This record gives sequence, structure tokens and C-alpha cells, in this order.
Amino acid sequence: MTQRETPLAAPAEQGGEKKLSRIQQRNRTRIMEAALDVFAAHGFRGATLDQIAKAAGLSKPNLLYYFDGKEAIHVMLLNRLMETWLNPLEEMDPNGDPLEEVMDYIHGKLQMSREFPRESRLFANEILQGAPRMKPHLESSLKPLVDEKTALLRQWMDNGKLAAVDPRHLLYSIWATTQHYADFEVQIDVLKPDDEDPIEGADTYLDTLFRKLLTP
Amino acid sequence: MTQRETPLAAPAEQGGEKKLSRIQQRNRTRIMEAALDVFAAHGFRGATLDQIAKAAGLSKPNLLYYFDGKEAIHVMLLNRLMETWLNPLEEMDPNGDPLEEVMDYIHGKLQMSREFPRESRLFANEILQGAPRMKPHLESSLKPLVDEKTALLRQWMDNGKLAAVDPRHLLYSIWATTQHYADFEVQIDVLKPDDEDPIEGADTYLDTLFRKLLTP
DNA sequence: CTGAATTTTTACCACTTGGTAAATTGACGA
DNA sequence: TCGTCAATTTACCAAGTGGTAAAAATTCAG
Repeated sequence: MTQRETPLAAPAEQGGEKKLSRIQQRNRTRIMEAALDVFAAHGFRGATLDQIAKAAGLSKPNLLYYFDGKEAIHVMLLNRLMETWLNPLEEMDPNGDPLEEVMDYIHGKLQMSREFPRESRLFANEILQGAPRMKPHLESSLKPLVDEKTALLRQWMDNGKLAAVDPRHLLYSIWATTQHYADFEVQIDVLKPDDEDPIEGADTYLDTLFRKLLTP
Repeated sequence: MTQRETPLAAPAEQGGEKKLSRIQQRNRTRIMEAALDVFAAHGFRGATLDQIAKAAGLSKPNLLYYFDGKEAIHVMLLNRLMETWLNPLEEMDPNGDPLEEVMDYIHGKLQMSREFPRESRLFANEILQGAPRMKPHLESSLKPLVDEKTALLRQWMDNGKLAAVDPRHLLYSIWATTQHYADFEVQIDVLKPDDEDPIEGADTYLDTLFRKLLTP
């Protein structure tokens, strides 16, 4: 089961520390991979350093040679994640066709649920627990971006390019419906009658849902 | 399966229940309340018996006098939750007006996010971690109900009472959008510009969203 | 009131967990 | 080849965890 390469693969570029040996590169990457697996599956407190170390093929003290502690690993994963997560929304282009821009965003978001379910669950876990390690990041990164894009959406609506709805709730519903396929995967697997990929059907369903909503 | 625990705070629908002293009633209820708080906020592994005991105003050994262990408390909470959770869907009436039945379901679901956010988060936590203690329950309770109601929805669609969409994905999107307001509450609080209740706006937004989708 | 049953507390314990100190091995350029 | 620094292992701990035994306190029927 080869896991897809994630954007988390590259190690941190902490100011100044650029010189990383090949061993450092390799092991840090392996640790981040393993930690993503374990944190996504069990949450922060549910994950143990032993699990992560084992999954990374290292001893626990060896793991702690590379990172300052459990929390440091988690924080680094979350920071990495935010870039990837915000990217599709950032790319919503004020000069593009409004409806198609939103639909592209939706399909992109859904695609991320399929490609990066662990990242989605990592995020969901963190938010569910009250975002103890990410709230500042949300305020500083997510909020400004959302404010900007809701303004853009409202403008499109004012110009009659999109049906008028609350832009904030529109975003919520896009996030909710797309991430649901990653975060509640177990439930969906229980309920699905056939063996086909649920996200396949989701793609056409969500297209209909939001197109009907937003077509002026 | 050795013991059959008594449901406590929840109305005892099962027959053959033993009489519980007033002290038992009171303390079991308090424990369940406290446990719901703690499990919803921290997940199963993140919660500790000490936290629960403290929140319930009891000592840890005293708490364990009433329940067989941490897992037993968690399982009981989940079982009680399932009834509440499935109830609105069960009430979707084959003899009612199709569109209004679905819309009632949506509004009811949203109302539950507002009234029982802890229950929603308890459920979300369990599913996110792979539903280790609830998968059987999902198969035995949720799946049959969903199969029944998707059949009903499909029938309504075939009769032209509802626009034709995938009924399963319709349910997913209803769950996702409504529960989102409880499960991602922290995020929504960060993003909301004013002090008004986000669920207020959600109510009209979701009404528009699903009405546009389903109106034939 | 009184004695038995119920409830609560006190004092533990075995195990897990995140983390550390120091000794040991490995890599690699001069 | 050697010396040095990077990488890894070994042997630990202190705190926290779920859980238990048994004594102490409380409740309550008769």
C-alpha cells in the first residue's frame, strides 16, 4: 500500500538551518510520514511516540534526536498542512468566470479529500478538540483569506454573476460536504452498497448541488 | 457478553430493569453528563477517568463503583446517542409531502447540532478514529435505516416528487452540512465577523441550498 | 435504635508514556 | 588511517494512567 506523496514530505526550513545531511532529510521525512499516519488515526493524545517511532522504523530516543518532542512534530505537521489546505481557496481567481471558479474550487477540494484523507482527518481532529495548537494560525492565516474571498463572492453576487446566498455559509457547506468523504470515511464505507468509489458519485452529486444553488 | 448494564439518564425503554436507588440514579446521571463533556472535548483516549470523576464530583474509585470501566462509560454514551441520532431520520414519513419531509429532516438535524453539540462531537470523534467501538452498531442500526430511507427517496424521485439525485449522497451532504456547525464550531467562531448565532444564518442558507436542489 | 447493605474513601499497584543521560556505533573528510 | 562529529542504542525515570482491595462511613429497613 504505497501512500501517495504528500506535500509534507519536505522538511522544515527553519530560519538559518538549511544544511541537512542526506540522513537527516530521509529520517525527518520518514518521521513526518509516520506521524501523519498515527496522528490522523488517533488524534494528538491518542497517538504515542512509540507508535510513531515504530512506524518510522526508528527507536524512540532516535526519533527525539530529530524533533524536540511530540508536540513539536504535531505542530510542524499542522503548519505544513495549512498551506496545502488554503491553496485551492487562494487560487479562486477574481478575473475568472464566477460560477466556474467556485465549481473548480469545489472539485479541487473534493479531490483533496480523496488524495489526502489523512491530512483532512488530522485537521478535523485538531478542530474537534478545540484547535488548541492551531487557533492562532486560523486567526492569522485562514480568517483574512476567508474575509477576502467572501468579499469576492459577494461582489459576484451583487453583479448578478452568482445567485445571492450567504458567502460564509456557502464556504462552510463546501468544506463540510467535501471533507466529509475523508473524515467520515468509515461510516460511508459501512453504508455504501457497492464497491465503487464513493467520491466518484460525490463529484457529480456536488456538482449538481452547487450548480443549482449558484446559477443566477 | 456478560452483563447488561442499565441505561440511566435515558428513559429506560428496556424491560426487566432493576430498581435504582435515588443515589444510583443521581450519580449515574452525573457521571454520564461529565463523561459526555470530557469525551466530546478530548476523544476517548484523550479523556481520563480523573477528569470525568472530577467533573462529576466523585472520586475515581467511586466512579468505578458505578461503571465497569472507562470503555463501559464510553460505550453506554454511544449507545444512548444512536437512538437520538437516528430518530429524525426514522420520522421521515412516506405519507407526508416529500419535499417538506426532507426539509423537516434537515431543519431537525440542524437543530440537533445546536442543542446537542457535545453528542455530535462525541460521534464525530468516534467515526474519525475509525469507529472502533461503534462499527457493529453502524452496521446493525444505521445501515438498514439508511437503506430503507434511500429507497423511499428514490421512490419519491421516480414519481417526480423530488428532483432526481443520488439519495445516498443527498443524505451525506445533509449530515455533513448540519453537523459541521457543531463539529467545527471553533473554526466557525474564529471566522464569524459578528456576534450573531451562526446557526441562525445556516437555517435559511441550508433551506435555500436543498430546496433548490430538490424542487422538481 | 440496630445491624446489614450500600456507598465512599484511603492506600495502593502495574503499566504506559514522554522524555533524558550517557555510552556506542557509524560516516566521512583530511 | 585516523579523528571527529553525526547518528543510534542502552538503560533509565518521573509523571500519569486505568484499575483494585479493603477499610470506613453512610443509608435505610425493621
